[in-house]
Amino acid sequence: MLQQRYDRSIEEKWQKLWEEQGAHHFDDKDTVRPLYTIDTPPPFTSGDLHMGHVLSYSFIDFVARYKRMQGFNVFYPQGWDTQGFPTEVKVEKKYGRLKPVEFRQKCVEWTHEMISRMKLQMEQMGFSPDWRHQYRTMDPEYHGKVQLSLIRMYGDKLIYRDRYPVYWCPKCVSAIAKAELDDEEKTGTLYHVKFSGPDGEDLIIATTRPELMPACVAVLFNPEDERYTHLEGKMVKTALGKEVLIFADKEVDKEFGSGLVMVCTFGDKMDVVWMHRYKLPLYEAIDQYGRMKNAGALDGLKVEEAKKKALELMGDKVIKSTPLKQTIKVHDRCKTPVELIPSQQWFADIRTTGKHIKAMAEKIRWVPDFGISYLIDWVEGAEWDWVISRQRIFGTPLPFYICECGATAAASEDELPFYPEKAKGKKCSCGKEMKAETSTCDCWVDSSITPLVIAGWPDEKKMERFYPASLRPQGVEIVRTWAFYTIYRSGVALTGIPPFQTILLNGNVLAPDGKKMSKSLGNIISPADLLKDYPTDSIRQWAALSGAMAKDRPFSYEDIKYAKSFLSKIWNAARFVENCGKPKSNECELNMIDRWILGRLNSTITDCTAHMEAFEYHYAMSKMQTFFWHDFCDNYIEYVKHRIYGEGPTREAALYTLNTVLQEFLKILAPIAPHISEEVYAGLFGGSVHKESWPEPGALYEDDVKKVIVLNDIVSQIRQHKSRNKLPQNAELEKVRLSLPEDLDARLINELKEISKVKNVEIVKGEFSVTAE
RNA sequence: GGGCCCGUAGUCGAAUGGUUAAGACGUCCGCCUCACACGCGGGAGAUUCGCGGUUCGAUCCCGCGCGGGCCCACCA
Repeated sequence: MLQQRYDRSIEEKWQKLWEEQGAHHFDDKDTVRPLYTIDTPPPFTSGDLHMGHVLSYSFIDFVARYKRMQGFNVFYPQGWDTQGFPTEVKVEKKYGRLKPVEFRQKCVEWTHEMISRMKLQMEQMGFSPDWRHQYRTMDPEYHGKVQLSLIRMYGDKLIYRDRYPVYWCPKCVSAIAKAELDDEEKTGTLYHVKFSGPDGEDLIIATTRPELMPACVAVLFNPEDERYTHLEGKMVKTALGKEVLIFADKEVDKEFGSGLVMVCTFGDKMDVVWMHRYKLPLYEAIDQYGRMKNAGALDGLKVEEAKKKALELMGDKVIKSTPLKQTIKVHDRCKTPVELIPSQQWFADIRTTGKHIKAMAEKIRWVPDFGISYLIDWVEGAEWDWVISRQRIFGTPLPFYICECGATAAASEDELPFYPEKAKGKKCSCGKEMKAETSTCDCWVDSSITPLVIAGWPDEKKMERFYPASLRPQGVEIVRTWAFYTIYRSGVALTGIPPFQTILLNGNVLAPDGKKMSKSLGNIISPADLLKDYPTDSIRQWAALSGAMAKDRPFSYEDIKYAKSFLSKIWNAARFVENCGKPKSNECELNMIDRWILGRLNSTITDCTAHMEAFEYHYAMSKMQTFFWHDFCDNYIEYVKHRIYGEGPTREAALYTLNTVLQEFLKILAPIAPHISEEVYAGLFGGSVHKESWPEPGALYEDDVKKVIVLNDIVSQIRQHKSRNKLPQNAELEKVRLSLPEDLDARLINELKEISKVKNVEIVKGEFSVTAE
């Protein structure tokens, strides 16, 4: 017997049982069923699942459960993206500064704790990965694979070491990541400085950083700026007398200042772009303590002092200064303005491989199809190679050696996983002992080989079976990173085969007000809070209703409330069917109304199958809701009550139909609402609904469907009449006169009498109308 | 500034080159009808953002404009 109400205790019961039974285990030995592999996104191990996770992992779970019912052997692993700056911050806050090895150990401990918290939350959502197949990017085994991939790419000359500007905090004397930057609005000063042109004419340059004058390596103007086009390719003199080239670049703003820009290597990010674009000489002017160098008289001065001194030195060449609102980047913790300073970093070549990445992306099925445009734009706009090194501690060590002479070498494969403190060492060709690199990898280096890692790379036999993955589900906002880097590394660089066949893009969950959820706005909705009021299956339905398109959607309490009432509806309908009992045999004579609902069931199955195949959960869910709630509950169940309460063969047919519709419906509902469907299925029909095959639609009974739709209209009119006359719906009517354009099947007239409690029905030919007395 | 997405009752959202433009939430009226009041039945509520164009006919296709969102870049 089903209990009175559906609640979370039922869901918890099944979650526990599934876990105990290993219900979602991948069957490694089964080579008969076709394989379906999912390259699940490894969430960053923050410890908390947010609504974005719930949305995207729900989609993944719908796919997995659907494919299992479709007869696939589904390989659904779960990874964890563990290494990152936020963890370092938290661990440092808790333990203070520690030696690297110890610090890393604490980060690992911390992360394990976060993983167990997140795993619990994922289980509460009813997600069904095979928990025996987990990977963590911080595991030595994972490190080894990342490092092997880098060694191979280094061997193919796709990875190299070069000078590169990094954001640097002079106060903390440390490189900092982009994520650690804050923007600060500030009113600075724009200085207008006289340079001299090739013929000695005055050229006015506007700059906020006069102290970088010694580092000026070029002057640029817009190619459409007729004031300057005659200067193209000539030499000009800076205010401090240095000779530099002047030429055109389309990104110069004609309207700003005088339309001339001085390029100093490392003045700001745009300077770096220009430096790369035109291979301008690199000129270092600021050291790691924020003091000037290679700047003549300014040497040794701090930036602010140097600015004063420089202005002094240029004297009357500074013709005016105007206030300027600017946004400067500061280190988030100490609020010190950051500098870009050059340092040795590791790069992966994405410029010469860009066209291959694009070509490979085109071989993948993108859902929705416009998703690929994010990747193409990115490839086409790439300014310079991917900087893969970070000066962090909790990260995968780069498996390389460097020599004082500037030479580099890869670690050998037999010393993987490679850790600098345990490195075997290497002799350089110059004779000196090389040092192990201590930098770590950008986290995208770790996550861009997930399809390889789940496929058992580099084991060729496993790769043959598991690579490429069938599906890569991910957020649309990380096409430029995760999808791009994965296609590049796993695909172009390491295997030559696209890493997945289909990529499914989901959008983000916004707050109900349409804004981004954020702590500062206080509009965050957490899955844990929702679980207090809503069963898991209603949260999953909300996800389904939010659509699979790469589209952001506000969180909707309306949807989730509706989903919750739908669960009650299913539950109560199931209790009704349970009370009615089962037919004595499946051989029974169906009437038109039975065939109508069976036909509707079958077309719903057909539609839902197509929608599930196309990842259109929104459509699948609404079709199910309309069919079950309105056709089955509001109409069919009401129509057959008189038969159920009576006796005879017509009762048998109704029982057969009620049970069949419910049973088949539970199957199509199962991927989205796995708990309620399991409970009802087990209780009424026995066995697990998740082990059933996805239903094949039977006959559509189109003729009967058409005829019964007329009946529906008539019933509705009679309900209206009762409603208008303030009668209860079960009130008896003496007589109803129907005016119909076509004859009504005699069998339906009798049904109508029972359904609407009408004693006499009179039919006349004419336009559709219903009059009751 | 570049790319992409979007604009439909109070709100969220389907659909369609052709009768009356789904559905949900909210609202209003009625009904405790033996699965469900967490429910049932019914009603009201839309110039389909604006302006042009293509067409016999546009909410849909095209152009422009206005408004919103996402990603990226920039602020010398």
